[in-house]
Parts: sequence; C-alpha cells; structure tokens
Amino acid sequence: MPKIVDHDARRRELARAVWQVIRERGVAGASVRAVAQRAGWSPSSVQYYFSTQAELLNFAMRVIADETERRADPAHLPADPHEAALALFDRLLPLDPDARTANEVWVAFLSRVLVDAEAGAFNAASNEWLAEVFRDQLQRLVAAGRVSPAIDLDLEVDRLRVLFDGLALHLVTDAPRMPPERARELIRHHLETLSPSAAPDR
Amino acid sequence: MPKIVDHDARRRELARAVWQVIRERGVAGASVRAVAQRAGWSPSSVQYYFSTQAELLNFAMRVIADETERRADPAHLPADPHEAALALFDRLLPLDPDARTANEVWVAFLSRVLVDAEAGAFNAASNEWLAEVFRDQLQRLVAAGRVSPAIDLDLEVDRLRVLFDGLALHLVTDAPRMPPERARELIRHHLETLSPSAAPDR
DNA sequence: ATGCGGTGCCCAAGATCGTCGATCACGACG
DNA sequence: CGTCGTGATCGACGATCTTGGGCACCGCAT
Repeated sequence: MPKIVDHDARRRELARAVWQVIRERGVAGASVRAVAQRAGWSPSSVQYYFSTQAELLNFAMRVIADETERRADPAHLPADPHEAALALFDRLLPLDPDARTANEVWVAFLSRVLVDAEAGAFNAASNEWLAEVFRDQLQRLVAAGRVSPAIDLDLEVDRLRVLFDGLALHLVTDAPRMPPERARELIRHHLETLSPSAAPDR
Repeated sequence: MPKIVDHDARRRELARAVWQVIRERGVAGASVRAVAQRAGWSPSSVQYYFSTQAELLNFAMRVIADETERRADPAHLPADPHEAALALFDRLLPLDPDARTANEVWVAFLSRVLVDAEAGAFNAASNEWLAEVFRDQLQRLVAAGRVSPAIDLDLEVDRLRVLFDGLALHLVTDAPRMPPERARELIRHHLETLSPSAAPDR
C-alpha cells in the first residue's frame, strides 16, 4: 500500500475550489479544468477523485448542505422557543458573509436541480429536512403558547418553507432591496402573525 | 435593400424553439446547435441573430417576461379585488406548462444574476415591477375592505414578494411537494390571514 | 437590363470543454 | 531488492461555443 491519501479530505478540498470558481465565474465557469487550476492540480488528478464533472459538482453541493445542517444543530439554542426560533433563522439565513457565500453557491446549483437527477434528489432531501426543522419549531412555539394551536400545521410549514427560501433567494440576488435587517424583520413579523394574541391589524 | 427579414420576428421564432428544446431536454440541452436544429436553421444562422448563447437564452427569458407582464394586464381581471388578486396569482405563478418553462429558464438564470451585470439588472427590474404589482393589489384589497387597513404596506409587499418567489421556485424545483393546487391554497391562505376579519386561529 | 452593395445564410477553423485510455512516479510490502 | 498498487499526469477524441471569412441573393440605381 503506497502513498496513502485521505480521499475524503482531498475531495472536500476540491469542493472548496468549486465554490471559489463558482463565486468568481458562475456555475457555467465551473469546468473541471478551472477547478483543477484553482486547487493547484491537473485536470486528470481531479478526475481521479471525481470520475465525472457532475459527481464533482454534486459533491460540492452536498458538502454545503451538510454544513448548513450542522449549523442548525439545536444544541446551543436558547431555551425560550420564540428566541430559539429567531436564533435558528439567524443561523439558517445567509446573513453573515460565510453563510452568504454558501447560499450564493446554492443558488448557482439550483439550475442543476432541473437537469441532474442526483442534484434533484439532494434538493428534495434538503427541502424535506428543512420542512422537519420548521415543523418542529412551529410545534414548539404552539406548545409554548407563542403560536395559535388552531393553525393548519402542514399549511404553515409549507408557508414558512416558501417564505424562507424566497427570503434566502432575495438576500443573495437582490441585496440592495433585501438587507439582512429587513430579512430579520420579515421573519419576526411573520411569526408575530401566527401568534394567538395577534390582532388582525398587526 | 435586399431580402428584408423582420429581425424581431425571427428572434421571437428562435425564442420559441428555445422553449421547446428546454421542455424536451432541459436547460442543459439548450445548446445553440439544438435550438438551431429545432428551428430548422444552421447553428451559424442562429449566430447571426444572437451573437452568443447567453444572448439567445437571455432574449428567450425576456420574451417570456414580457408575455408575463402582458398576462398580468389588469384589464381583464375580475371586478372584485379579491377575485382579481387570486386570478392575478394564477397568471403569474408557473402553473401551466408555458409559464413553467419560463420559470425553469428563470431558475437557470439565477446563477448568472450573481456574475453577469446584465442579468443582475434584469433581475432587479423584474423584482421592482413585481413589487409595484403587489403593492397595487394590496392597496385595492385594503380599499375594498378585504385586507386590514392597519397593515404595514411596505412590509406586506415584501412578505408577499418573498412568498411569491419562494413559491415559484418550489413549483419548479420541488414539483412533487408543491403541486399547483397547493400553491393556490397557500396564496389563498396567505391573503386570508391579511383579512381584517381573520380570526387569529385561522 | 444590368451591375452593385448590402443582407441573410453558411462553412471552416480556433478555443474550450468533458471524458477515456495509456503511462509514469513512487513507496510499501514480500 | 524486486513487485505491484496507488497517485498523478499526459494525450487524444468528440462535442461545443465562438469568430472570421465567404457565398448567394435581392432590390435599387444607373
């Protein structure tokens, strides 16, 4: 067994190069050759770890999804459900530069969801995961009396999912009209409207 | 002046070929050659009308955007503001195959919004237009007593924009979990929650 | 009617890309 | 010290986008 290399580490290293190239030239510019050059390797070396370009891009996408899920770890959230929900959105929305970069790359990957079956599966799984997270948060808020128990949970989960993804999209693609503070305001307001004490005028 | 051809008509003809190819082979299959073959021309002829592939796809998207704006023409909307709003969303959301194709192209272009200045400007203008449309609708609903006059109009416009774009995104990228009927339901429910008579529990 | 110029269309070549096969370097183990 | 598998590379093929040049044809001026 000669010259043992940590394959997974090398693959993650290449994934980072993919993100950089995508941010600089867009997903269309994320050629195998460009990624290889960015990472300081020959195109053939990249192919040694990813036999196909789709495999490379899909892996880069999966790494982002994994990091996002890790960020959402409920371990260090505030005890109060309402505070916890707000904190969770702060972590999930692309409000800081790192998360913003991840979301820019994610937006770029969206085009592949329509074309690549595996990317589509990742996207579906990611949506499924987010639905679970939001369902859990809403249930906690209901249990704490911060959200009316009479809501249609499935419907509100979907509304929150859609609102969240639209918000993430606007934060990245329409920054001038959607600064981070505005996004926080919208989330706060939306949760407010679910409150049992919410007057219809507010 | 020899052999005069209506350039704009020819360009729209090619745009239609783009939609057909996208529907058959996806966005990735929308190569210049494939579009040319579909339209019955040589790749070079297409090049004569669109010097670059991005230009071709850009134009195809713009045509669809124009048609969408035309479809949103409030002239033939129902008189009742609430019915009119629902009808408008039916027209704007990618519920039928044509509108769906348009939105697939839109999703594919989202990645370019971050790296291409022209795509960015187009996206910004589109968002601006949509904000105006939604603001107008909300104002009509308020005037008709279907939406509480106490709402923060700017905030609700933004919430509706974000909800709408998230909905359009999910309709295209997560069709199994977001069928057209569910999208209609979400819109109806969201407008319901803005109603002055909306009980907090519903 | 006839030549001329511009328009519409196309071929061919250059550049880039994804992928495949063959090849080289090298270190661990027998 | 030889052998073999791993890591890394090069070269080539086909497909693609793009550019530059060239061909055909139409309509007006002469």
